[in-house]
Amino acid sequence: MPDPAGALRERLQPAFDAVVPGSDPVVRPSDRADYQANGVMAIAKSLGRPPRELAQQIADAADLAGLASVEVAGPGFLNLTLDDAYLATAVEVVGRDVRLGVAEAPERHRVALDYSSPGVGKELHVGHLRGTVIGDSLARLLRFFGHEVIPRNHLGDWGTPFGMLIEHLRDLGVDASPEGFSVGDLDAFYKEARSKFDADESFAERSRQRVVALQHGDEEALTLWRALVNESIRHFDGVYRLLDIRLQPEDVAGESAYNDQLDAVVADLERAGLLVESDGALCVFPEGFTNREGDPLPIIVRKRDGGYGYAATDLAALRDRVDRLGCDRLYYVVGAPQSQHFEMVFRVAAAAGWVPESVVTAHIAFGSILGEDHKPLKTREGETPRLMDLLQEAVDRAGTALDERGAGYDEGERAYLAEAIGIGSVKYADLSTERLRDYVFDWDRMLSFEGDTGPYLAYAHARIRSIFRRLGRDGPQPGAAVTVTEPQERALALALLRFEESLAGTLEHFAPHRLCGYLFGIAQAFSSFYEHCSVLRAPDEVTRESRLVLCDATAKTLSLGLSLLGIEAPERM
RNA sequence: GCCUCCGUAGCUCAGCGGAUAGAGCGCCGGCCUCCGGAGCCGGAAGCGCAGGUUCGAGUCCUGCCGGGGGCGCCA
Repeated sequence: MPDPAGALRERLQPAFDAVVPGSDPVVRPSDRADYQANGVMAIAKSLGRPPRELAQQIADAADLAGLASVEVAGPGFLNLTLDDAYLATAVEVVGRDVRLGVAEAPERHRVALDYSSPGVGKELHVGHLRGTVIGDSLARLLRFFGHEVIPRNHLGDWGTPFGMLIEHLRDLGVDASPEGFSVGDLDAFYKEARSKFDADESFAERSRQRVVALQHGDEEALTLWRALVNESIRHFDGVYRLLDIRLQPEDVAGESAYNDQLDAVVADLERAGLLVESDGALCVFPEGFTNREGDPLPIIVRKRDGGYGYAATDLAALRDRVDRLGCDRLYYVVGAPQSQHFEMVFRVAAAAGWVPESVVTAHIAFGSILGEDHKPLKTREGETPRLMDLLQEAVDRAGTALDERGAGYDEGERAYLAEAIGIGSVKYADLSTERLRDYVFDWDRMLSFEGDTGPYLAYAHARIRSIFRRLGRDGPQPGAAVTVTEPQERALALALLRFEESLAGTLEHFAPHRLCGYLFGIAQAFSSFYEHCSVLRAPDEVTRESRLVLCDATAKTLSLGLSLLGIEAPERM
């Protein structure tokens, strides 16, 4: 039980229960002590008792022996200071554990995690970065806590544009056999098709008919469509590999995958009495949504032309994730602009009876990436940058930054580090900003070895590892005892013990930036410790081994923490 | 027009209803003949505005101002 906040809460609870059963001690990190319990004032108010007096009563009643000391402060806070011996022992325990003392969740969930979800026929661009990176980090965190994650890469592979893409392929007489097929530059191909669609009415008409044919199972259309999908997936995989994203081809569950379930969706909605025909389309009007004119806003399940749109596939996918996959958590890592859409989908799904009490749905929304002008990021040519180009530039810039540091890496190591640092920089910059907020993309800042950046954390880790290399060992002596006497040792030990607390908060709020902030704090605490407390030149052997345990636990925390963000921490750099 | 997100230091960002609002970069002043300068220690500088709820509000509610996004057959 090394989590200090949890331990304190547990030990305080009986004293709080004795006054008001079930009252929350409200244990929080404090800058006046290690932690503070804020819960006294609220119950003092409800009882009409003087808060300081009540605080003292609870402080006297609480059994904190071997854990912490307590003192009443201010209007009725309980300031809690952990015993040095507790800190020392807890760090020893944590440092020996591969999970660094973090327990798995008591309740395991099967989670459908919808993320990345690009559109087939186009390349990934910067707009896909956040959802992909945040989703992947959440997948790692969920798995770390013991949950079963079923990633759902909900490809846009069934919509209107496919008519024109297929038609364009036919015009070119493309060989659709797996070996022969390649459109090379996907974006250029898409643009060609698009401009033909806009310029040539007969082509546009053919395209529209081709979509209908596709959705009705036309063999030729399907063959070309499959070739297009496969080509796109090949491209996506390349980007995912470079990004070290764990999405696999088997995680693909595009819109097309639900085609044969759409009729059942309609039937369900019909049965629930939700379906209304409006302007020839089949709609559901969930309560509380209105359009510009103040009229009820529909979810269009089936379009006037008989085709199904994304609302229908989203509903089918949701239903599938509960019914067939047996998921009890449905998370959607999708950009903030779609929040209303998901609110409506969740509302309709609940009304249709597809979402049992035990199932939780959540839209994990995120903001967009802005250029230095605070407008959506564009290339010099005014286009949305391709993700592959952006990542390649990150690797190139990281390589240059490494050269400037003049460490003389050999060719292979330089390439490995440039990729690890470059990709890590981009991911960290993305993950370290609060999800819902738009953030400004700045190469110089994210690639700096100073400040709150990916390279800084990676470097901190590598430096610690170098201590052990210098020593000719891989870690501290097994069973070495920790003592915390210097304030910097104490501060570092306390920070290390907050790892579990940090991870829990990160997952509770789906907020990787919390973990980023925590890891940066660890690196800072270590830096201060390292400045003030000699390790290799410690005054005596016992102190040295104790400090080595702190070093080791720090390196492990950084490494594991970064890995949960999907960022590599090299042994040396 | 309605809905929604955002508005915190010069800049980029933290801040789970609690005490004196933090960090990074930049700026100013010290320290370190140092285990790879990722320096270390200190300083100046800020909650868009107005009400309300609360023992306590950057945080919750209402209104306003400013910015982004969404609002029927695209995804």
